[in-house]
Amino acid sequence: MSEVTAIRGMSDILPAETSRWQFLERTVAAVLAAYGYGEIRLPVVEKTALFKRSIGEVTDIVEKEMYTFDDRNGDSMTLRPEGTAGCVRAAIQQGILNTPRRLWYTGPMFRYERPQKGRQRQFHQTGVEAFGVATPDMDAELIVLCARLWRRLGLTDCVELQINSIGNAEARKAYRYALIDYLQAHSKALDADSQRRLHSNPLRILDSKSPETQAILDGGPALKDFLDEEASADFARLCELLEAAGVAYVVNRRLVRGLDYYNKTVFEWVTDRLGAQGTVCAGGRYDGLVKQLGGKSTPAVGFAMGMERLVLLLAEQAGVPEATADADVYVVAVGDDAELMALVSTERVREENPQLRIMQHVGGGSFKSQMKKADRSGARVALIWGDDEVAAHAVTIKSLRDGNGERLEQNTVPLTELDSTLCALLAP
RNA sequence: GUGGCCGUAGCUCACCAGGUAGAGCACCGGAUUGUGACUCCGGAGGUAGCGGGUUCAAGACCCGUCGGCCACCCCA
Repeated sequence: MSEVTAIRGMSDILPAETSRWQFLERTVAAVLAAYGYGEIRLPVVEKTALFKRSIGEVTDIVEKEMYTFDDRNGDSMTLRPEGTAGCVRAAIQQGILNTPRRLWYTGPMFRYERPQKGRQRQFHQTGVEAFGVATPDMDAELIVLCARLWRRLGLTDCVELQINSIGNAEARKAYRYALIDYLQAHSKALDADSQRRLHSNPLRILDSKSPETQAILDGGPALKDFLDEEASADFARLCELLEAAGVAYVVNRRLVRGLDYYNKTVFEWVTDRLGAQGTVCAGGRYDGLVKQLGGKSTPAVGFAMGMERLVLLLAEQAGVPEATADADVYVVAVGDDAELMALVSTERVREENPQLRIMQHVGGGSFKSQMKKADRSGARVALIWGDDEVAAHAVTIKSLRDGNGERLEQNTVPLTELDSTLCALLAP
């Protein structure tokens, strides 16, 4: 087969699935609006330097997962692997950080990874960022907002909130040394990946899946003992606020982030129903990033959710979805004159009843075959046009459903009564 | 980047000691001339992901490659 196929890890989303996506997107937008967040729309491509400077040069994302290329001018461009960097860049460039600012965005992100369940090369994230507030009540707002969203989506029972504080840069630096010191003494017992990370990104060893490695960590230094007073106090306050708001959480002292810009609060909503890719939503504070990208020092917190993963969860929750009707009304027309009259009249009906989904059979065919399509469409009513109707200036209206089993009648009514008859039939 | 499983009609899958493919669903047509759902009858649709090798003969065996799924890794 020499047919052209989609790029690996970049999938098509068909109409059968898009209704679920639309439900998710609508709900997300409604909840965010309820908290006063404004939508920002951002480019999919940014200068490569933006991601290197924000995410971190030695992270896996930057080292081996970015779609990077030179444009025709020879400048290095990158398909965004995440949204925060671009959002911060835009906020600085557009000068909108003079006051606390709540923003959200949604769209495709790109990471060159091996595809698996819940992980694709082009995937979709919705991100939420709050700028200009340094206190943990803002962290709490974001988490409470998430909790509301899960309720609205019916996902509360499938997700668990994990939180942690990773402190400021100095604390992490001190801890990193202590951790390396400790782990080097046990390096032979560590799994291969952790040995590698010992030198590249030692904090990532904390969330290693290897039980042996986790056992070794039990005897080592704890990040929480390195936090300064402010970070500890903020974390305690966050816990207090979450409890007051009735949001259940688990403190996971080994929760860390893969991107370098995070500090203090980090959190993750995880599920056990999606296999290995269980993180459905994650984020944290990044107080240093705005300044690092050239703006005025501005505290910030944010998170992003993986839309594919949420759609998968929704699909699990709903089970097998009932086939929904494609249309409310199906228009059958046989013969050139009938086709013409049907087209014109149907347009008029659409004009009067914009909420109705009206599908017109296109492409000819016998009454029988058109009626078959009308049935398959799930429409409740068929409008039928043929030579007889054209001659009589009338239309036949037939009920296809709602009959409690008994055979439903059909009526031929004058064109002038089309609307009223239709409305009566479709009234709830 | 590593590993395991897999790749046959639109979809879900089957068959055969290796001898040039079947089912269900879907699709199209018919069962009295303008009418669907159930039923019956008929039809169309596949050079078995692609390339190479072994063989008289391969979709079936071997190698490579591409793709899918899952896991490692990574992360939303």
